[in-house]
Amino acid sequence: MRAVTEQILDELSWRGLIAQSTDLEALRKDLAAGPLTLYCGFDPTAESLHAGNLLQLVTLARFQRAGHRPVVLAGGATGQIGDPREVGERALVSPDVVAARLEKIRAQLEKFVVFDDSPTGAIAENNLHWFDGFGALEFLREVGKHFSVNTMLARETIKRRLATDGISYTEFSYLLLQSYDYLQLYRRYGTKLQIGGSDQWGNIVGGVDYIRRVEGVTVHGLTTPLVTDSEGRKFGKSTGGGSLWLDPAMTSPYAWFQYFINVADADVIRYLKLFTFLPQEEIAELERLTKDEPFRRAAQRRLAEELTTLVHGPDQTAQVIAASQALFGKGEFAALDEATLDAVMAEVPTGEVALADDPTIVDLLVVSGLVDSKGAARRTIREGGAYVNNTKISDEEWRPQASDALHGKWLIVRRGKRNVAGVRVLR
RNA sequence: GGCAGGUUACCCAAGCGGCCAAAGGGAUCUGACUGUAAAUCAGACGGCUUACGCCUUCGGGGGUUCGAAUCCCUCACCUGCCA
Repeated sequence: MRAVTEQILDELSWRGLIAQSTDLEALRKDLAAGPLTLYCGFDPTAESLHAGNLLQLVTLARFQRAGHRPVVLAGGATGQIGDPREVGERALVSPDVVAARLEKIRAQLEKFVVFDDSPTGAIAENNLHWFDGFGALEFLREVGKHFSVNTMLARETIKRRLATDGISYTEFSYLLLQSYDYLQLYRRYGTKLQIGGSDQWGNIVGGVDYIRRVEGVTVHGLTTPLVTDSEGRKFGKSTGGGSLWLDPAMTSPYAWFQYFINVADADVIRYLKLFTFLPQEEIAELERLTKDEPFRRAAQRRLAEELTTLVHGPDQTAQVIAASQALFGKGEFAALDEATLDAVMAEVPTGEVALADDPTIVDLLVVSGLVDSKGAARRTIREGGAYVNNTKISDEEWRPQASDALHGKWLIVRRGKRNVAGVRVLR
């Protein structure tokens, strides 16, 4: 048991999950001493968490599996202030909106760790809990007094802001709020480790120093690396540029699955280590398969399956796998039985047309959402990237007939190699 | 507060009265090659239109002109120098 609890650091290390840390050996000792309480905070900056947040949630889960106790902290208060970015002051978001967002992401936050009565049972907190009603005078005396502006000014983000857009006092204060969070969690639950992305390093160290000053105790901090793909792009940005959201209403499980099935060979093994719970030997085997028979995309498939199951559950995963197989497998669309076809269409974006309106391929592409305009649709056709039911359409005037509709109701429209949508035929 | 410079399409960035829907690069998209990969090569890349063409866009507003992203006035914001 004891061995397990401290080996978590070795596991994080081989997975490539440790970017920066305070004293690792001291942390190792505390971990060995028994269940350690650790936390990570999440500000409600949108209506859903995104793929980037996943790394932190999964890391909390790894600690829990290793016999420690995770605290998931929702930033009901900090979300109203805004962590300073490299460039540009954030617009203030009203408390109502922050509360509404928090309501939406709460389920996502609480989904990756296990809440039970055991010593490792997770805890959910909200920093509004201690900031609500915390007076300005009290804040300045209890918190502000322990922070040196000189030190704060030396931080990279702050320096950059001072050199460019400037920064408001409000955002400048963010560090103090996050540091106070750590203190509160230390006092309430004995929390002795905070984890976060490497961009959180300054905030985490701020809390560690603060706790040392007021409590005379050394607590720990650990950050995960910023995940980028082999092109240097931030992980979790879909190819279109939008984020990959955890909320299935914002990013469909099918789109989520497709993102991971398309991950480049150069990235896939690293992602498996970072985001999945697969053991070392299994990942090594997938690495060998990627090298020896890359065309089978075994690692990509496994990554997509694991992450879709993690976020959307096994049932959804089975459905998107079936849908992906139907759309990208060798089989003829016409051979799909009605139930399968309906299930596939439920996963992909869809639109609808009435044959009475005499729609052309251009209309199909537009209505399916595969292109933004008729001009773009014509372009796609000219470029040879338009397909209906797996048949290339090169005539802009092509019109679907009633007989083209699969099971009398669906046309499968495709743009390029992998953008598929369904169009329901009304008559 | 004074002086100087800046604000261009998703991002960076040219343009400095008509030849500007606006150079170039990046991003993105499509095609070829492959493996629903990468690299490479080619093409596309404001909207409507089969097309001639039409419409909207160069920080906001208002002018000058046959004609403005380009000139003038004004407002906003940013940068630098000086107080």
